[in-house]
Amino acid sequence: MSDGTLATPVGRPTLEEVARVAGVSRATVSRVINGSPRVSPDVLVVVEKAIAELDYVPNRAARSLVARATMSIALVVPEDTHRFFGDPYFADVVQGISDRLDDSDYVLNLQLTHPSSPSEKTKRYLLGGNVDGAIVVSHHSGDHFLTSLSRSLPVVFGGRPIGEAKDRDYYIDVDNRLGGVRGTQHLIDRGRTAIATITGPADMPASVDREQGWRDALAEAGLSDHRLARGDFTEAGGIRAALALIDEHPDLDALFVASDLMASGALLALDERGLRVPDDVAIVGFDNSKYATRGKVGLTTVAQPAQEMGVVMADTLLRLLAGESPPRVTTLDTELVVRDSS
Amino acid sequence: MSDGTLATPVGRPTLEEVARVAGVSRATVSRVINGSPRVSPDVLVVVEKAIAELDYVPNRAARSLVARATMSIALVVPEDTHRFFGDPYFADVVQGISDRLDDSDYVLNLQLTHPSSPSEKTKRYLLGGNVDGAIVVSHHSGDHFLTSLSRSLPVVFGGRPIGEAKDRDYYIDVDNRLGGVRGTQHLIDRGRTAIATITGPADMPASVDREQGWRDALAEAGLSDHRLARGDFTEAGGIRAALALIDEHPDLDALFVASDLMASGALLALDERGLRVPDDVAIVGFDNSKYATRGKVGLTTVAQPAQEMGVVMADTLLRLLAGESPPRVTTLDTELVVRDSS
DNA sequence: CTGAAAGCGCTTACAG
DNA sequence: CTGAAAGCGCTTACAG
Repeated sequence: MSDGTLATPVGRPTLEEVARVAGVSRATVSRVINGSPRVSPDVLVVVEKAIAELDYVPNRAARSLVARATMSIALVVPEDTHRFFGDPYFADVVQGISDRLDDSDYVLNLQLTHPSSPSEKTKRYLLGGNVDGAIVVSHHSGDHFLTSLSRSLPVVFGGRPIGEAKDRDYYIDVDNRLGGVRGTQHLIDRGRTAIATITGPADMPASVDREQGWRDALAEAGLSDHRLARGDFTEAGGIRAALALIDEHPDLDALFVASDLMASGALLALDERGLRVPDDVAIVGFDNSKYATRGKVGLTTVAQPAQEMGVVMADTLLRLLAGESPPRVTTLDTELVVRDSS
Repeated sequence: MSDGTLATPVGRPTLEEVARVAGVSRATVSRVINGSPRVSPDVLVVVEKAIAELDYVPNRAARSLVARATMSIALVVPEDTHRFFGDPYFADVVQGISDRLDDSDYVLNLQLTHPSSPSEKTKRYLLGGNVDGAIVVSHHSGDHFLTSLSRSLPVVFGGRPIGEAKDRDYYIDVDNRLGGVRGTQHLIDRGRTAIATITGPADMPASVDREQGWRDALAEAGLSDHRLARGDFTEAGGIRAALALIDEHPDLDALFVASDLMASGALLALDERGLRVPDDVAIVGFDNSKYATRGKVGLTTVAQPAQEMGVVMADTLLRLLAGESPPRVTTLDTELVVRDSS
């Protein structure tokens, strides 16, 4: 050893130290770490032993610097926090994303932002090379920034985005129109004729499409589609919308509601007005979340695979980042789950 | 210009380029970026102009590498995803954390893990120098890893952690025992005498302490504390616990419930059994979340400032990371909010 | 106040 | 298959 002072390694071990312990060069250790095939079996063993011995973990920053990749992806949530947290749909989606990412080297950066305008910090963060890609859930059409984000960064949307660039964006969705048809058709099959709907916000494709499905099914059956109230995908909104419908259309005998959470509110409202479910009013929800089974009467609902959607969102982004060409649009299936409410 | 080829800057601009445009050295630009006072006013102007012109943002990885700081903190959620998302308490806490972090240079890494045992990936991630600190919310006593995490990393807990190291940990909490006393005392003041409680999991300090407050208030009033059922901080658990209590103790005339979400379930259960609130059974919840106002009857509850707790959690960690000495324990106040249920 | 230079911990052609 | 060397984009003593 030419240098007398063998620095006591303080803090985390580096490649350098592993190399010294293993008696090889840094380059070789790096190859082992990265699973390069150009390493002889015996050297491999020695290096792996040294890595284990020192409990070596590569420095992320150093890696990022040379690889020009941050190995982190942003989860952008342009939504009121309580709505994000309050709807089990998002819990499933996030769980799915998290599950898929657990099998990768990427980590998830949570970016809560205001619905219509991301903060300057978020913008700089997303555009500043701090993440390799982004997943945007619950996108509203009003926002211009996120719509154009995909010009600078690989982006995957949860749900079809609105906007001029939509035929270029990657997104995961279900066929919401078909879901709307299925839910409504079920009510028609049950012999209902005065079928109202509670939709979601007009600036969200999921709302618009489910509503269209409702209209299509009614048209097909020769029924009227004038009984409509707009909710906001919250339970309170469901209550308000249902009360309005009951007052305006006392004749209604069925309700197709664009989310279980709103349907849960509708059940509360019907109960308050003394209307029986399904006897007086039959209901179909959407999601098949825990809200479908939390009340007294089990909710018939159009199930969508939220967790799987999360998995596919993450998977699509990962493939994009790996330079592959995943499908631009993935549409998963909905399924009618019949319970007591209709 | 000695070199004929002036490389076209592709990708993001670097310090080097800013320096060139401003006609100064990299070091000077770096000083401007970092707000060093050792920069002359005129140079400052020139450099800032160049930064704006190039829309320069410092490379995070390069910075981390030399600064030996990642500028990111982990939000560790050792909790079933649906419970985390389902309880508005967490929404508020996360909102608070996010708000406080927006004023800093730190970003939030979301780590969803299993309640009793974080994944290997999460462990390596937390211990591997990928974050500068961590905030742990909803900690259960069963977990050994997170309890000892503070030995390797600055950690702030949301709620008093259980475990041997508890007198060394940083945490933000409310006085849950006192909250329990306040809620229960209110029921006593209303003239109730057969006061039951629905508690949370036995492995969580918040549960244990609120239960103790209930006991203390009853003891003080000379009332019996044998009417108890354990919930799990979910609405479904509240329903089950309430039904059990009603069956076992038909004489009960009041209920102190350790969370609004469980109280919401209890209201459902009472309604199902045909018991009137507050006439037959008076109820007090805990949190003052949206669940306190979502049902037919407004819930009297012990309010805790969840969002502010989140802010203080982040603030405490930030101060720790800045080398300051924030208070080890911050206890915020609870407050009784009286509505219709008692 | 300012710049030249070293160094943070990696990866990756380039030789051999 | 393996190593020496350059370089990723910054910050920070060290001189001046």
